[in-house]
Amino acid sequence: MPDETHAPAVTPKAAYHHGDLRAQLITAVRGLVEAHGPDGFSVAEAARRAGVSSAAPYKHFKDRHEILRGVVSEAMDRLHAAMEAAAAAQPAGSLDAVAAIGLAYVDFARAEPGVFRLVFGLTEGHENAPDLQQKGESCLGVVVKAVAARLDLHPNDPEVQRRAYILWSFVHGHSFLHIDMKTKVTTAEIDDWEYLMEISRAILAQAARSQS
Amino acid sequence: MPDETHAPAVTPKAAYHHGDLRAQLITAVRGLVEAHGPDGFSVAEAARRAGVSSAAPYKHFKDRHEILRGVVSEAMDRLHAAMEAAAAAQPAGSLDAVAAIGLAYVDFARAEPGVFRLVFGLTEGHENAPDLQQKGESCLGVVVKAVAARLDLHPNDPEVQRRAYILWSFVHGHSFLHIDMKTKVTTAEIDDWEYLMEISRAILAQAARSQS
DNA sequence: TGTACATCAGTGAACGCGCGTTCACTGATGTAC
DNA sequence: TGTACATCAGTGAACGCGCGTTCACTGATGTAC
Repeated sequence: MPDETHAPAVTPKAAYHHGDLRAQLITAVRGLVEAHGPDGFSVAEAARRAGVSSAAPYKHFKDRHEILRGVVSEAMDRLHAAMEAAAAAQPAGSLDAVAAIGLAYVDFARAEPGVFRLVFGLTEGHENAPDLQQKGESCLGVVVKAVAARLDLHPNDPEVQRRAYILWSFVHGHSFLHIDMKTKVTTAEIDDWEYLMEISRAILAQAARSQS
Repeated sequence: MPDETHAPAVTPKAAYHHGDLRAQLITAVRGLVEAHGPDGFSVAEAARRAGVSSAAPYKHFKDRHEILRGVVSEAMDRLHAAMEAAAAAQPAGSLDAVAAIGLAYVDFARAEPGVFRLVFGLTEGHENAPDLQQKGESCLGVVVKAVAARLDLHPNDPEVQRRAYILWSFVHGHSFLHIDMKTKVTTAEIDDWEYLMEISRAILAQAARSQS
């Protein structure tokens, strides 16, 4: 039971009838998405990577869309956890906490650009998935929480929501631009931490001013 | 000759041997990308939409990747033109000019989410296309120009480059978030113009301060 | 203006391929008594 | 502890499909004289 749950590597033969195929398939698809882009994935190839027949995945997923949704769901869990952890490592209510969440986000995008694109680019089958939508919102929730703590306001305060969304937009855009044109950005190289601190300061200072 | 160049609609029979198939194919692919997402496109279906045989496209494009690159190139031209036009419609050096460029960007994403995603998500075949990379940089160039005018600095000034990139990141992220979760964003609804003005002011004010 | 010819932009048939999915099956596992 | 049986998670063969691309072809267009 202990080694069945976290499925660390794709160990084909040991998996027979041991219940970790679902996790292994998701791992395999992750690899495919990184290697060949968000749509460069096939059920057949994923099964091959997991060392099972091409029919086996259908014992765990209804169809290919459900597999993709599984990958996205798992990725969002990891992203959420990374953001929470980053915030927790900084003093509560600090600007550093806000910047750290942003850095965790950018780091995720940089580490798994394919999956990152998949998470935010899933067009078909995404609509009927309220659980994914909710996970997305709970990621935003981490930012909201940190901003509220920083501004000493209630998370439901519209000003907090607004600032959190602005910060998220920026970090999101920076992440995408970074992975899209990884080569050069024309501009001088950027130190993410300084960068995020500066932005957070600018956005939250503006908030403090308009609130006084 | 007049109606051959701009190829307004897909008029199948009239196209024989009149030289506008290339443009018609790009139009068809645009439609497909909007309808079925960036990867929901096939040469065969595009040819069908343009009213020609499935072999005809190969008289104008080397392979499917080249068609996609053609679509992206055309889209970037339009995006660039829209940004320029938006800036030109505002007083030179004004904050409004900066915000207007951002609004043009967001509007483009909203009008053609599929193509927008394609432009920034093209992973394979994108590397060997310096012309596309250059077009991307010239889009950033529009922002840089407006920011330089606003701050009364030279476009090559690192501070200008930096602020322009920050603004671009924000607008880019806002665009993506907007088309991804078009339904609701948890936060209250946003008026783009006010929003962009506010952000531009915050970012450029911060620049002015750190420069003094 | 007329004719001969090269070129150009299409056709349509054909190919091999990999995919998604189904199906009847089989052997391992878990459970009731 | 042993046996009978239901269930579970795989197999592997097969299917139909649409795709990307090639090929020999054909009829329209442009051009030289």
